[in-house]
Amino acid sequence: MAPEQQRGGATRRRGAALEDAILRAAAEELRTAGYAGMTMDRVAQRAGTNKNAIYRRWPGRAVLGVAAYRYLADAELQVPDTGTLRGDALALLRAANKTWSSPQGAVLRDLLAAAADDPGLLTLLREQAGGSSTDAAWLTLLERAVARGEAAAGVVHPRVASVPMMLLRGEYALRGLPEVPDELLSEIVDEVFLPLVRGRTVEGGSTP
Amino acid sequence: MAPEQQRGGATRRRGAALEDAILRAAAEELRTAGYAGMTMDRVAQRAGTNKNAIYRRWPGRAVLGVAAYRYLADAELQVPDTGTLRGDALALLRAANKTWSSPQGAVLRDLLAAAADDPGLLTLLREQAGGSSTDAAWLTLLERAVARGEAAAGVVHPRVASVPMMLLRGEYALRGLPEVPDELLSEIVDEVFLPLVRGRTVEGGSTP
DNA sequence: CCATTTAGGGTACGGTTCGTACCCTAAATG
DNA sequence: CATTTAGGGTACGAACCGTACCCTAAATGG
Repeated sequence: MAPEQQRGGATRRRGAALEDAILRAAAEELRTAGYAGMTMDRVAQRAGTNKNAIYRRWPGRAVLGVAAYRYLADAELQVPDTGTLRGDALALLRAANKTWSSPQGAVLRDLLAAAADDPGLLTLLREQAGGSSTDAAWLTLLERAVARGEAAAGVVHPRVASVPMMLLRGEYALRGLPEVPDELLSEIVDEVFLPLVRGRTVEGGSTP
Repeated sequence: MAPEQQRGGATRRRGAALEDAILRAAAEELRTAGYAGMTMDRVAQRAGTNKNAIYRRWPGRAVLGVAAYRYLADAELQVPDTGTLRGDALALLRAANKTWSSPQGAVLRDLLAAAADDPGLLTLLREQAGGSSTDAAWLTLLERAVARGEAAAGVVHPRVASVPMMLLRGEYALRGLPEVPDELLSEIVDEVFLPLVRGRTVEGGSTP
């Protein structure tokens, strides 16, 4: 199927071209066989090269996995705008849930598990897998709510912004992989997120 | 060091005695070498037996790891009673943080990572590693606060009760293993948990 | 008290996979 | 055109999991 498999002894690739081929092959393995199936030998074979070329660029399987994941997941996260804080929050949670429950999400979770012991790898994964862009989305969501007068200024706080995603992620970690039902998302919003915003409104946790 | 290593050809253990020796050996390996170092061969050797006896009882390494973890962590979680909701919450979070940041916590996180793909194993781990007792502790904590008049009845809700631990756990998952600073714990309590309780107080999230 | 069944112990093996080493040659470099 | 650099092919060592086989100690029961 993929023409990379047997690139009949044409020319010999070098540098960036080869690196690209390796990343592409690794990403394809991730997509079809998951992280567990992303063997170094298979990646080398699919890329039409050998492990030498791989180990010359990445120190090990896990790092290559993280690098290849970027090839797979370069989706741009766009902040929804439904007009209400509740609608925005729910939309953002649904988008996250969709990603996490997809095969791609399974790969991400496997990578996260593999990097559990390695802080360096963990930050690398977080940087490349758009962890910070998610936080930013929630913050702008809160800012909009403040601008509409739906919430007090004090709610625009990173810790508050991270709560819904943390709960969703925790649900995935605690349960198996299947998928989180939609009712749970609204429960997070209605039972936790909105009361939290409300509570911070009461006597203002505003920071100067 | 450990006398289990060479139990000079005395008698041959059977049944419960042998099972106990295996679990003890596995727990010791977990403690000294972590989950990654808990090799089946090493466990067998330390227990003074062979892999046959192990595989006759547990289907694989992961399940043995979970079973052995119980040997390591049979700490009884006691609910603190400081007189205020804030004090109780902080105490409970500190206890959890202490556990999670210990070597034992590292093992637990490794096991959790290893079981990320296996829902059955995950529930097994959750049941044995006192996941539910933690939830219960937070609920009683909330009930006490209600009894003292510190909060409205509606706050006694599983989802609310799980929030602080979820956030702490998320912090561990997101960052590396080092340890979570104490300021973060009070931030979770002051910026999220207490406002959340307050917010639910406002117009009652009481469920019929 | 002896014969039979059950379960441990010793050992070896097949199968994977990671990571490394060596040698040869195509491509870049001057 | 000579030299350096980096790819390609291949084989290998090491570690581990899980399984198979055979022998024997311990339980079991007539």
